[in-house]
Amino acid sequence: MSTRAKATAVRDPEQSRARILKAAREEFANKGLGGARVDQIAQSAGINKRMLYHYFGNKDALFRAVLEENYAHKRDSERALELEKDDPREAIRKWVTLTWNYYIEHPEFLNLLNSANLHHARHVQASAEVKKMRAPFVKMMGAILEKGVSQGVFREGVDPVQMYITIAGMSYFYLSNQHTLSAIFGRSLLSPRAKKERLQHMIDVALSYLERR
Amino acid sequence: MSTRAKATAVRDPEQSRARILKAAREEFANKGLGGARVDQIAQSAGINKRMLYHYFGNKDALFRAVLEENYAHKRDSERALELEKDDPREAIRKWVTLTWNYYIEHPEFLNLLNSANLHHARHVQASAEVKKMRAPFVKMMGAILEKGVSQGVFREGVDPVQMYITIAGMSYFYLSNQHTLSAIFGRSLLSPRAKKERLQHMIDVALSYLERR
DNA sequence: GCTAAAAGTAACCAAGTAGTTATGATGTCT
DNA sequence: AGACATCATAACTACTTGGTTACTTTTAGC
Repeated sequence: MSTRAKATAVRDPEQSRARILKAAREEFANKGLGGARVDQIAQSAGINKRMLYHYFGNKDALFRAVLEENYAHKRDSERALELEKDDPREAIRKWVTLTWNYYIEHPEFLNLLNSANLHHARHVQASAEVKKMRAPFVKMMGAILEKGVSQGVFREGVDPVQMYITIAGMSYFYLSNQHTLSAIFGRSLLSPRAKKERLQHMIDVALSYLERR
Repeated sequence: MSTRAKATAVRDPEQSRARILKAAREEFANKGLGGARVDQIAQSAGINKRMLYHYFGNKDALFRAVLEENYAHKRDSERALELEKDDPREAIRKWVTLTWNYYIEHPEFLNLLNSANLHHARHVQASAEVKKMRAPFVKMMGAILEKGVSQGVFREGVDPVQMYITIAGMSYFYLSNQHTLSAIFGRSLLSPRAKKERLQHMIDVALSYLERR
């Protein structure tokens, strides 16, 4: 047995860190920052609470670490699309679809963002990691819109930030508020059919607005 | 001094109830359901904690009462518009504007809804009060869309619920996530100019989608 | 193999935390 | 005027909670 393998079995700081982060993500997402319990996180991670404080300092810093990890993950998934190369209309379709699918596949992300905003994003403001995301976001959407304008298919003067927020908002609200909406409207919002219809609706809305008439 | 006035000064159950609700709304909105403290609510309301339990039972029931009060308030403000009588395009403009203004003027409502959804809307499910809101919502939006179709100005086959959620979501996400968005995009989202531009953008999006081309 | 730093554990603590008990003050009904 | 429900207060309790202390074990560099 190699030294490395033995070490991994008995003591493994990286794995401990990762397990704490994973447990924290679940706890924060399920209960909110205020409702989350450090003891519960430690127990779920299968580590001693002391180690949690050793690695992350305190509850707030742990929450910040979870947020940063999730933002980085989302940024990477958006970068991977390389939408600038596509036909502008197709790029918008892909962007809407990616946004939707990302939220569907990572529902914790929505709740974490809600908690971050409840606390006026003070966990994000200090984060250089999060600020690094600005340029790629605006640049990519800006490039799609410009290409659409120069090809004569999109209207002029659309603000990339407005468009980004509108596309995100249509998915976000539907999913983040699914429980109250479902109670009010009395219908399932997450059946395969409902999901398909919602995605098509959002694509229609985005393209109807952007396309020159 | 009348008996009534004297009674009001010394003991006033209705006012006590109202003060508890107001304090609870603020506390729940600012800290979330998990972060809110019953002691703090009692102190802000200027009443003894025992009375809070006397009137509302427990923390969860108090949260439910706050939610119901806010839903009823929002429903009343939407009803007051009487949009069915307007020109369909004008009705959509007014609806988008009302939704936007309501969220701007009642930021607590956004946070309360987020908390309710974090807890899978279990506070809403039991509420007959909230369920009563379904019909008016869908009916009003449905009437506007139908009128637009029959006048030949709106496209056919638009689902009122999808449209309702899209209009709400464009405002909701922008405002509810303003702190993280502002940190990422590095610009103020609530300056008078930013607010004006956002409202215009949302109206353009909604009408571009609905109008027959 | 020796040593210092890093990784780990159990038990602890002071400050809260939702909810209650015991008791009294006030208004209402007859 | 007396009975009774309602409105109100202070003190309390059983239990959590984020964070710490004191101490042991493992690992890596020499």
